[in-house]
Amino acid sequence: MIDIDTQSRLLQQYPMLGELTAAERQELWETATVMHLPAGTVLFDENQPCQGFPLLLSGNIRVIKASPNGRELQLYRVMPGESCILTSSCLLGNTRYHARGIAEQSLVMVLLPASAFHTLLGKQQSFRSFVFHLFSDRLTDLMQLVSAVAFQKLDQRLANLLVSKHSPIHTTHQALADELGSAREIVSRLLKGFAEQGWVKLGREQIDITDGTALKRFADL
Amino acid sequence: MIDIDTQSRLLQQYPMLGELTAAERQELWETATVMHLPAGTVLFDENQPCQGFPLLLSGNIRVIKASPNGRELQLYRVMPGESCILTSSCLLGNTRYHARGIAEQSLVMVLLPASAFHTLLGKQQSFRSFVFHLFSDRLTDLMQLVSAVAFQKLDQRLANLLVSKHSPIHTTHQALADELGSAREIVSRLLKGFAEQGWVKLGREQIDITDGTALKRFADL
DNA sequence: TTTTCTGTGTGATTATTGTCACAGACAGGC
DNA sequence: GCCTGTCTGTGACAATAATCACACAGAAAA
Repeated sequence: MIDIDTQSRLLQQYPMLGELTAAERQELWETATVMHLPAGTVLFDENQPCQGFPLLLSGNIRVIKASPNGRELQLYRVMPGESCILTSSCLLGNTRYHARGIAEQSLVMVLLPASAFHTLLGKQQSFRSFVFHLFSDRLTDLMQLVSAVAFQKLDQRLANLLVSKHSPIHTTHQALADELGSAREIVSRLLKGFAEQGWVKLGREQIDITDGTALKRFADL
Repeated sequence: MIDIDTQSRLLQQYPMLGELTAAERQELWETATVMHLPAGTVLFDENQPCQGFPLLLSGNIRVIKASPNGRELQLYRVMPGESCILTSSCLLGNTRYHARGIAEQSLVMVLLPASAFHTLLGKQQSFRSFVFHLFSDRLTDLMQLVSAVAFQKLDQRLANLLVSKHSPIHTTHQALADELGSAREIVSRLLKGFAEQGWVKLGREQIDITDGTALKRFADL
């Protein structure tokens, strides 16, 4: 049972729930469960079956592929107001997960059981459209990612990653490497190069972008 | 207007159309158009807007990403009975294409106008489920692809590609390279290696797999 | 038959990335 | 302070793949 406060947060983050009838909404509040999970929790992993459809209220989820030799590559991030399309995919195709989902910060999320998900999809135009858009956006992201991994050099991908974040970037080189699917040393070296160009200033767990324009220009050279 | 013969082929390849009412089906026959296209036709390209939803009757479509320096990488193939999910994505998100689609063999396809696509999606549970599954499958494919490109060596990917085809493989090294996103010379060299292991026998525009088991074992090492 | 074109084999060279092995730097707890 | 663990810098080296530059073979066209 979802408490009143969470209900209103849900409606705020997921406006399409507002279009349900009062009865439908009531049922939703009763079948769904709120979950609080600490950062680092593995929400799902390869080959696991699927429990339900998550609606994220706060925190975010990193969806990654892990390689046998310990490297990893981030496929995408799920932010509040979105949902994990992989899960939809599993629920719809009755398949298992093909990636790993990890809580980057501590999470608050509401889990819809599979049955509720299917009901909503059948009945609610707005919910359907939400899921379709989710699919559509992720597909686009993934295609961009494939093309980046296949054709771009790491320095450009790193530059891109940096400009996509807000300037005092608070992270470790290892985390960046994991996001790019590369190794820490390489990222360190490339960052040093950027610093020598005067594009960034490096500190412990911090990167300041000092010349975003140049960095951007280099990124989509 | 779709002729009787094409109608029956459509119903055979896309069973979910059988669940439409007679009137709905009639409208579909009237708004859709049949297209015959020669091999090599570029059906769509990056940044183009979307015309309609294709139902493929024969031939198949290669969906690729092209790199600035002339290399390309195949994202997936659309076979008869499937449809191009990229197009759905464009229609749903009102965005533009993010890849190129090329007719591999000559095509016969039926093009649903965008409006018909949306109507069907709203009304027909079975059509909706068809599209959802399409999304779901492609998403899975793409995630596999990303992980292969990021983590696997080319020799393994090539081996995988070979075992996925039927044995007297009739193709050029260049075509294989394009499918993998690599260069022709590399493929030639790797194939030579496979031949020396006794896994394949090479000929002009032909590759015979002589030891599929070994090849498979090597592929998912 | 010659010529031309396409597909293939191959060596040499370079570029990029990954791996290994440390050393030093900094932060936080004791 | 001092110790410990995490984060970063860096050099040497290996491995993989890309690029360039051809030679050559077989098929198709003239």
